[in-house]
Amino acid sequence: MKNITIKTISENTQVSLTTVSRVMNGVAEKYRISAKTAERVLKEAEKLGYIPNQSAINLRLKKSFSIGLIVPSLANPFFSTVVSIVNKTLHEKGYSLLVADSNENEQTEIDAVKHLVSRNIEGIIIIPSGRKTDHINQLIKRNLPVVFVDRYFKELPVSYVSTDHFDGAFKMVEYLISRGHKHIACIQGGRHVMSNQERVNGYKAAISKNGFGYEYVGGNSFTMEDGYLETKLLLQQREKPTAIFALSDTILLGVLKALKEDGYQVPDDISVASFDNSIYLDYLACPVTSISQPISEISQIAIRLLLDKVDYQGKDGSLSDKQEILISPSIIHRKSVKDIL
Amino acid sequence: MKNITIKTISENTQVSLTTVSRVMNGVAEKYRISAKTAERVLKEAEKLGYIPNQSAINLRLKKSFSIGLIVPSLANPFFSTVVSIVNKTLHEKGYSLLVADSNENEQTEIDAVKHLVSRNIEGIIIIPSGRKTDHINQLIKRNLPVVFVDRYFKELPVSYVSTDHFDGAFKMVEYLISRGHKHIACIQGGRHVMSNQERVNGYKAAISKNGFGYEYVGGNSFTMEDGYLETKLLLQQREKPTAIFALSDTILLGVLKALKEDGYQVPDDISVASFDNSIYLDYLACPVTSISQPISEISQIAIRLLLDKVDYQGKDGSLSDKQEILISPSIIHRKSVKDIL
DNA sequence: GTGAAAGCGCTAACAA
DNA sequence: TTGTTAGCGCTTTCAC
Repeated sequence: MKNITIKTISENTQVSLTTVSRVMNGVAEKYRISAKTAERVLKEAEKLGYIPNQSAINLRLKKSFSIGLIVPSLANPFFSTVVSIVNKTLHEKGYSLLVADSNENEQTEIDAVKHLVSRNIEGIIIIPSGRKTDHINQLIKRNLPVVFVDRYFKELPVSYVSTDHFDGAFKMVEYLISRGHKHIACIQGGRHVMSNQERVNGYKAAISKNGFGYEYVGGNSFTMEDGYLETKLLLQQREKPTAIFALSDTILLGVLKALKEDGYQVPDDISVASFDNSIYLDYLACPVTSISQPISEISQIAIRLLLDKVDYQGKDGSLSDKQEILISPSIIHRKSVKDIL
Repeated sequence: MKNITIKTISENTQVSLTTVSRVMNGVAEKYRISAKTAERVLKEAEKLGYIPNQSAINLRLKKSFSIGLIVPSLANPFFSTVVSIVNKTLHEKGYSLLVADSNENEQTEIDAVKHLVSRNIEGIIIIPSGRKTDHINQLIKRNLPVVFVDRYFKELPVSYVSTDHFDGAFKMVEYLISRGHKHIACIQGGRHVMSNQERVNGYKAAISKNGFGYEYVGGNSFTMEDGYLETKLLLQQREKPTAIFALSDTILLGVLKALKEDGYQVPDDISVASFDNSIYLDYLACPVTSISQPISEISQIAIRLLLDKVDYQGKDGSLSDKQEILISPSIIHRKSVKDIL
């Protein structure tokens, strides 16, 4: 079976390629193509089930009307929510989305960037996984609009939108302290991950501001398994915490599992708090107090910033100014923090 | 800034386009291109940061090495898990994935199909949202390999892989009955959704097999909101159920919320069961007994089936046989079902 | 109102 | 061992 192209339509209708193209692009009027001709073309296209070949269009126009998005893990509900929102928002604006999963791996991310660039994307949103920036610099050199979301590199000339991770963690620890907790442990995610580091810094800053001696940071991955293992480890320590701060909800589930196994009741035996505010926190054995990330706002702003650049770029070839947007998250209070004043 | 193409490299190195192309494709040896030439080309490509233009390659080769995947909602953890697994598996096999979110809407799905086809995908995995099959038939006519996952149309000549929804629901209701429940209500998802209908049928079959008079099916969307509303409604009924079967975990969360608000304890006042077995079920106030969907197996088999077709198709232009694969899910027992014998 | 022809970046048949 | 050239499907300039 031969491919159906505008040539097929052209032959079947005895109308030139140019005219078919114009009709299909809805600019028939502009070129004052007779209604009769237009009609004939449209009918034939319909009959044949013609679908334009995007590759050809991209090649010709050097435009693909698509945006790339690189997330560290599609399996993580936080990121898949980002994907969902970005996809929907872009779709409304007539762009399509190419998603890539970097699997929290720098090299995979670098490959993903290449892959997306080779597909002629107009811009790219990245939640970076590592510390390398060479591939980002390549993008800048290519004049390809980039925006970071959730994680970022302050030193690069690249706009970013993110939860203020430091502030979120800081607030939570201050809150814990205000409830009388002096021994607060924290289970972190990937140590090299920027958002994680900021949260840990926020944790430490609050501890030290209040002049406490106890500080404990365990863990190294945003997974349930790691949360579980690290909590088991933590519970072996001589000096036990009165509260555990899980730096993500995935970690939290592991923490809860370990606590349950070892017979700890939340919040009676130990208090718990988390970062992410997933929808199911309300329904847990003990509903967990958590930092709510403004995920939808962040995603929307990122797109706004990116598309601004995409449009602006057309005009004079340079990028618009770097924007640094940090959104302060708030605490959603539930029942997992015990008052021990 | 001009685009970097093989032509740029060709000019800079005084080597023909063909040779550059061959070197870049790693077939230098086959054409016995001198190591010196190859080296020079490679170096220049590296220096320039050359990235091949996929649109041009697609156009030329009529191959894109990419597969489309249409899911009803990226925001639903079940589907985003499918995306995650499919993405990873395809990536390993050298294919890239184009994801589309149909938003549980038939027309959006039809648009998505067009969109994917226009991007020259080699095959497509669909979790269909509606009952229309015209767009699917178009795909068949185009000889484009299609596989259904999770939901399917028995009457179409299209392979499918899915949880045996009927069997899953049937098993669960039989189990509930075996624990002494005679009044079992069910909150369903989208009524027009095939997987949902199968589950409802399974529910009804088990009820009628046991000759009970009570049957209640409420709801019409796989969302927490709907689960919540429908449970509120259900609790208004004169005849109260002793057990509620939520046909998805999203629905379940709504059910639990309503139950909690109205002061019902699970499982003491009322038993609960669900479909999906999400990771967090273990940590709920009362861990919920649920049907575990073999999501990873399903995804992998689907890819296997699809790629078989993709390869096979090259050989003689027709599709390989239709496969109908239903996997029986199992019950994961937790504590939400009370024995009322 | 319509059409011819060039060219986007790439590959491959054919030539040398 | 390397190069010439046609052509994938489309848009657009220029021409009539």
